[in-house]
Formats: sequence, C-alpha cells, structure tokens
Amino acid sequence: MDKLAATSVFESLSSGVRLDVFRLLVKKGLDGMVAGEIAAALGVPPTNLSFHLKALTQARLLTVEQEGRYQRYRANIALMLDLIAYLTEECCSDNPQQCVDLQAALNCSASVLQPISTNSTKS
Amino acid sequence: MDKLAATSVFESLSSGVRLDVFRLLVKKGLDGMVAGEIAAALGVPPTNLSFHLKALTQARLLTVEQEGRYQRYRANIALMLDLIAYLTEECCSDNPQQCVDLQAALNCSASVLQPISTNSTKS
DNA sequence: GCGATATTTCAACAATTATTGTATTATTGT
DNA sequence: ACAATAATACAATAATTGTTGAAATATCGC
Repeated sequence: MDKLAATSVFESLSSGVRLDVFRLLVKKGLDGMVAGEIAAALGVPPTNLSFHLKALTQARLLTVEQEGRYQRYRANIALMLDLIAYLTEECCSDNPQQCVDLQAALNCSASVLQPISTNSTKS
Repeated sequence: MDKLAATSVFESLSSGVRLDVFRLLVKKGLDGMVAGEIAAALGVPPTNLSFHLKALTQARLLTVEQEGRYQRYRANIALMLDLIAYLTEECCSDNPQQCVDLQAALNCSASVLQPISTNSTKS
C-alpha cells in the first residue's frame, strides 16, 4: 500500500453514492450483485452508477466478474484492513508502548481476514 | 457513526497532504505536534496547512488543544476503527457464516483501542 | 505596551469531480 | 440475423475542492 493507493481508496469512499454501493456489497458478501441490481436497489441512474462503479473498481475496492452480459461486483473487504495497517504502521514510534495493544489488534484483524480476500477476479 | 460522518472522514483522508498529516500524527501518538511543526515537517505553507487541519478536525480525525499561542494536534485513531465497524456492520448478512471471523476481528480491535481515544479535547 | 511569532480567515483563481442525456458496445433469446 | 437488454463511454455543464498571498487575531518575551 502506497500513498496514492491509500488516497484513491479514501477518495472512493468520500462520495455518498459510492459509500452506499460499497456497504451494500459488503452486506452481500461473496454473492455480490450485478450492476443493474445495484442501480435498482439504490435508485441511482445507470449512467451515473457506472461512473461510480468504475471509480470504486479502479481503487480496487470492488472486483468485477463478467457473467454473460452482466457485470457482477463484489466488495474487497481485505483492502480496508490493508489500509488501516498502512495508516498505523508507524503508530507511536516515538513511544512504542503507547500502542502495542493497537498493533496486536491490527495483526489480529489482518490475519483473520485473509480468507475474505480470495473472492477476487476469477474471470 | 452515520453516513455523513463516514464520508467526512473518507473525504478528509483523500488528500495527499491530509493523509501525510494524519499519518505523521499517528506516528507521534499522544505527544501530537503543534501546527508550525507539522508545516515544517511536511513543507506545506502555513496557510494551506491550516486549511487542511481544519478539514481534518471538522471530520474529528484530529483533536486540537490550545497551548498558549500554539495549537497542538493529535490523531484520533479510534475513529478509524469506528469507521471500519460502520462499513462492516451488516457484513455478509445474507450468509452470516461467511464472515463471523471478520466480526470477531473487528470487535477485538475496537475494544483494545479504547485507551488511545481518551486523549481528546482537554482544553 | 510593543514588536515578534503562531495561526487562522478571507478572497481570488485554478483544478478537479459529479451529474445528466445521448450514443456505443456486447450479449441474449428467438 | 435481429430485436431487446445490460452496461459503459463520451461530451457538456454544474458544483465542489485546492492553493496561494495578504490581512486579521491572539499570545509571548521584553
């Protein structure tokens, strides 16, 4: 995770529409949803949704898998944890004992989450 | 955590400057830094930094404490974990067993992190 | 009190991002 | 092959955000 990747992720989730999309797909888990279902569920015009889906996908927050004429999107939950790790990787490096507990907690999250990330581009 | 609070946090970290500021302050932990130190460390003009500090503070990612003519800023790390909880609160609700592990991991992080959050506005 | 310093506010301009409608590409079912 | 459908690309416009310098506010040391 570099700085550009991190700002891309944050920028992606700074829009209400995109946040709704991501949370909806988190809710759907491995099943994901196709673009039309997402548009219907959120009441967003297809053109505009496509714009936002593209942004989310470019930031790697969503994966896409083609199913005939449908595009199935899924949330990349693991990326969120990578991001937290990036944010906190030098946490309290001046006074390490201030947050040994934090580091432990984050390691805990990261390791447990690996299985969730394996639902990516099967194409 | 509501939707507006969440998008505010993401919007705050979508700028390279603001991300640098936040990460720097995470690194400094409870010590924090005063505005001038941050400006010097990052090479950002004071005027511009003030703009970004305001944005970060309004999103509650930073706390401010006045010290004479200095303003000391500190990172609110716990807010990040609140955010993750918000993003994943209905995670895989269609197939709950897909991510019981994720829920456990997040609860783990959240509880451990509480101590870090208590360094807020002492004013 | 007065000059120096820390920080913020303001105004102007530059740059980026969001939205909408129309047109295009690709796939399905017959 | 053809009509219908799913989704994206494009172009135009509206709206928001970022940056800079100059001015204002407040505190410190003398």
